[in-house]
Amino acid sequence: MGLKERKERNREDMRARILKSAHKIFVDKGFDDVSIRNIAVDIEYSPATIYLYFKDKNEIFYALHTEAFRIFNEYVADLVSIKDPFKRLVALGRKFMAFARKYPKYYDIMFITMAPMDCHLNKDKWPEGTKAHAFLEGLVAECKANGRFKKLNAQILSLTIWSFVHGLCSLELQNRLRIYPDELQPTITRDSFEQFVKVLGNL
Amino acid sequence: MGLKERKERNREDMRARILKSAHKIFVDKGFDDVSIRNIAVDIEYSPATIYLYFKDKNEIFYALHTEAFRIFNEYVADLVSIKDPFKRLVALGRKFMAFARKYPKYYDIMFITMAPMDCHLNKDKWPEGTKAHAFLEGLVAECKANGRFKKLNAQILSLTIWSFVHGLCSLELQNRLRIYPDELQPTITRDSFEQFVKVLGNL
DNA sequence: TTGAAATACTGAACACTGTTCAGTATTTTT
DNA sequence: AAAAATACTGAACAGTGTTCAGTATTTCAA
Repeated sequence: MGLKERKERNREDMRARILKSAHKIFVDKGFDDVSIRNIAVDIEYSPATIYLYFKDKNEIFYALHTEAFRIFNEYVADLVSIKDPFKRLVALGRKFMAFARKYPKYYDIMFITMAPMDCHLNKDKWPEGTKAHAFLEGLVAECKANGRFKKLNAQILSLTIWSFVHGLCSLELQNRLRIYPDELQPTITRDSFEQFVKVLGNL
Repeated sequence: MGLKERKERNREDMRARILKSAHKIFVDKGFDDVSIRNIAVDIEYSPATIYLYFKDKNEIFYALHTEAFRIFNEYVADLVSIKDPFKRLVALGRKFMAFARKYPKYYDIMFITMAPMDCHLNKDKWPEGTKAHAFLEGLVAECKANGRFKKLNAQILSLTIWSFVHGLCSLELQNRLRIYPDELQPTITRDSFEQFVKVLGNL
């Protein structure tokens, strides 16, 4: 291993240590507690040191955002066992909603918070989102191949489905479904999803 | 006018002055610049004074949030002229999306930002949201009375529609639609909306 | 008229935040 | 031994929300 490579390794080690700490604080204490100073205390370096390895705080948020997508992909990995594409599509929607509820903080940084997006506006768009959306689009295309959604464009329908499910999750997580009476709260989200699935099933 | 009432008036005057200033900064400079200290400079009082009229910053955000709904209601007021309920429903969706694009900061505080919600979790739920949603629900119910959406529950369909349109706006405003190539960017949101309307029209 | 009470307001502090940069050790290279 | 490169940090800058003791000013009863 050459000198340059060893330096790179050390650099990456340090970046990894910072990210690990950021992730720990993010999960344990929440988004707002992920501060440069808290990370600095945790890794036992001065705050200024962090700026030798990351441009700014958003670059760290972007890394957390990428990590959240990795966890999401892991979470939905077992869907491949479902043969029928439409059933797989519905199961993906269900898993998506379950993920949003189980890991609201990850969901927030994936789809709601602006911070991570500022980081790579001028880079290659948004690779994590592109990949996840391609998966959805592939599923819709498979459904079309099976004779479903005949009159609809797969790419656009994918966005429609994504928008609906995200809208539902987003409204719930951002406390905007509190307009409904308490007795409806536990079922209303699921009811809306099932209704959407029913309509989708007849297209 | 009694003494107590006059005091109340003065109190309300001061609250109004603070809110007016907050709103001005919010519109001119953006959400992040609405700080207690900036408001204080603008109204030419000390920061501490603001705490004599508002519990905390969130109470001010809640007031901005309410104001944003007032502006939204004004924005969609001319829909009443549309006779056919389904056409009115579609027009509402279109206006909703146009509003989100024209006033992204208002939209953010209405449906995305958490801050204003913290303020009245234990009060009467969320009156602005309830009212706006009731309007939507009324429209869907009218459509049902006209023979549409026969197999669907009006309340749940309302949530489905809201979720979809909000999801679309939210993904766009939070820069999550950058997964699409540049040439699709201007049309993709509209295409998805039109597709949704087309499906809705056949139910 | 005088003294007490109520009112309106603020300076300064507390505990935070992200970020920058001059300066300091330490190690490596010449 | 001197020079250069590396790794790191203390301290500061400019900002944030929030609290509270203290200060004028006005009101009001004795």
